[in-house]
Amino acid sequence: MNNQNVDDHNLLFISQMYPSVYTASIPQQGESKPARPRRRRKSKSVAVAEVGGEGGNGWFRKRKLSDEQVRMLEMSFGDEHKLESERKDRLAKELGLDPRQVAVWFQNRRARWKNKRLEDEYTRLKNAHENVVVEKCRLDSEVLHLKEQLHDAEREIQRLALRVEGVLSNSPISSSVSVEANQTTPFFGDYEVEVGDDGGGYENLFYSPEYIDGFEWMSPFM
DNA sequence: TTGTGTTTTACGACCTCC
DNA sequence: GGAGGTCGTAAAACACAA
Repeated sequence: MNNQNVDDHNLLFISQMYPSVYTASIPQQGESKPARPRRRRKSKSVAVAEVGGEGGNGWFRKRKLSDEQVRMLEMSFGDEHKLESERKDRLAKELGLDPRQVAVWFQNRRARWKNKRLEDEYTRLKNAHENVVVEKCRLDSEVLHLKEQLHDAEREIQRLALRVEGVLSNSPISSSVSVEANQTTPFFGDYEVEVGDDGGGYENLFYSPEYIDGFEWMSPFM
């Protein structure tokens, strides 16, 4: 252990044995309370205080709490985040700290806890947002695909309508039927059309339930 | 060793509640 | 009005890269 460590160890011991001396020895800033100054700027002397009144034997710095003290405080904080004065006094006594130190530790611990909670909440919302963006991309691409399908279908409908128009205007249905009756006619492009001998002709084609299904909107082309 | 960023301890100002 | 809370900050303590 070097000199610095010995010093630190002694200071730690003193500060923990005499917490009231420790806190009381800190000079009070601002002799008289200024009228609502929002912030004060502390000089180093606030945290570096002389021990003992007259001819104090050393300089005394702000000390970290020991691991054991922190462990006990953490346990207590785990039980309850708020600190009633009875519990504060009891903890202070058990840990050899000033009640003010315990209170300050809880204040700071609550602040850290709140920050952590905000951080977690931020992470959660960020992930949720990312998921929503991904889902939006997926839906956008699906919309695009469906639009393409719709466009193709519309073109096919137009093509079919033109064919039907041509057939109806160029040849009387009766003669067409008589000539081509009982033949399988690849008349509608990819769609094979069966023309029966019942005289129904092509005009019946679009009325058959199979063809009408989903194509009700074709009626303007008939 | 030193510069720099982070964490911990402590405090003042202000707010709320009883 | 006092006790105890939050908030914002200072400064010591600490960690760590260069």
